[in-house]
Amino acid sequence: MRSLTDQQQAIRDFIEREVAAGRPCPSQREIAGHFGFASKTAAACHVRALVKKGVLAVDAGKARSLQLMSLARANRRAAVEIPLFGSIPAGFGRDREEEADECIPVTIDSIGFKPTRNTFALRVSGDSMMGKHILDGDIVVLEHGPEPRPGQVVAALIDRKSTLKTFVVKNGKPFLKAENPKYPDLIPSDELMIQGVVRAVLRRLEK
Amino acid sequence: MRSLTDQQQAIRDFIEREVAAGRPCPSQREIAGHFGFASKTAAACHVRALVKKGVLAVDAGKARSLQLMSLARANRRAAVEIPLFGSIPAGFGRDREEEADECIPVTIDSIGFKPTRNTFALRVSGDSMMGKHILDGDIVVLEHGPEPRPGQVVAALIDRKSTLKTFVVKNGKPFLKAENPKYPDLIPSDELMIQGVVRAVLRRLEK
DNA sequence: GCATATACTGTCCAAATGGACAGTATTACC
DNA sequence: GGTAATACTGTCCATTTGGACAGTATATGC
Repeated sequence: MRSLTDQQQAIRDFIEREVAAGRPCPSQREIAGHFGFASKTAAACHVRALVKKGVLAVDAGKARSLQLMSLARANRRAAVEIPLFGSIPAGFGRDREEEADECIPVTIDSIGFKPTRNTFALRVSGDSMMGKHILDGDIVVLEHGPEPRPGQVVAALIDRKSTLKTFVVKNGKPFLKAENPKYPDLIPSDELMIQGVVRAVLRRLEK
Repeated sequence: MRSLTDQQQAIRDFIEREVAAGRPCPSQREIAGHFGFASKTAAACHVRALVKKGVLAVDAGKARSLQLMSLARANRRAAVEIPLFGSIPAGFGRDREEEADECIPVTIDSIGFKPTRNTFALRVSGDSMMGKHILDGDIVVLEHGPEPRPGQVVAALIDRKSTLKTFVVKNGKPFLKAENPKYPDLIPSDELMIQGVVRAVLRRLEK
């Protein structure tokens, strides 16, 4: 009962394709025309069935107001804007988007989780994380808040600049360590503020 | 002349917000209502101006058929599905999407260019490109077709499996080389088929 | 057998909608 | 001073559109 018939699925897909292609939502008569129905009532009837089954929503009376309710798909595909910083300023706070250099749209599939208000991105400068295969120019996506686990890469505030370090535990004490033989520092982590844990890396290569 | 007036910008933004929120494209009267115009002609007039300036497109006569022409913005934000392969089969061809394991939505901003039909993704297995900081499990986005330039990473078909190699030129001859000291092979590139040039790297880290 | 869902054709209508036209006022530009 | 673009109000109209209703036919489940 809840599953769609072939015809209903075809009509749902048709609407999805049209909207995805940037074209206006089809009218009942356009749907009928596309499927070769002589009467637009057939299309209206299928639309009613799809609404009843929760697949579509309609603004009653409004022309071309069909909306796909398949939020699962819609949300997976939707690009969410997350703020991208060159460097995180000291007061990490509320109006992050306004302080941000720009925003990058990221999809759940490309970073593996659903971005929240605590998700942000950082453009990496310097090669301090080359040992972890994170390079100058890469964009790292971070989450603010969670406790880092040993081995994870974090952004920490050092000298009013955010820097990427690996979170390690030694003799039961937490430290931050740069993954580059040139800077073999080991800093006690409670001396600085951890701004976020790296969750994904995006790299664009030269054309 | 080409730049928008404040009012025109406001109307353009209103349309964008409504559509982005998943609501049906506003009608002329709804636009007028939202901005407090007593006459819907005012809205129609602005819409006409926006069309003239190339910001909007309309399907003449169709209700709610406004489409934002700001392809720059629209496309930058839109997630485009590109096929993701575990490994590319020998006959690289037509129905790539059907052969693909799955599709990943990618935005232009996250990979730096607009995906075409020749864009595809590959899940990296093995550590043959660790020297280029591309790790096991990473997803690489490739373009099929263009001549690789020296130093670029390419996917090549070796033993019916696609493998990542660096494209190098030595004594005027093109070779493919693995970026891992364990496999220091140098293969003449004309002996195998290059399937694509790596344009971006996506890496998801453990939570 | 009967109710129900599907899958249509066909018709009528009121509301929604876009388009055209007439008119007013302001500002900018030449 | 004149032309053009902007920024509206107001009206009329043909078309588009969704909704309701009547009717036919088939398959499914109770």
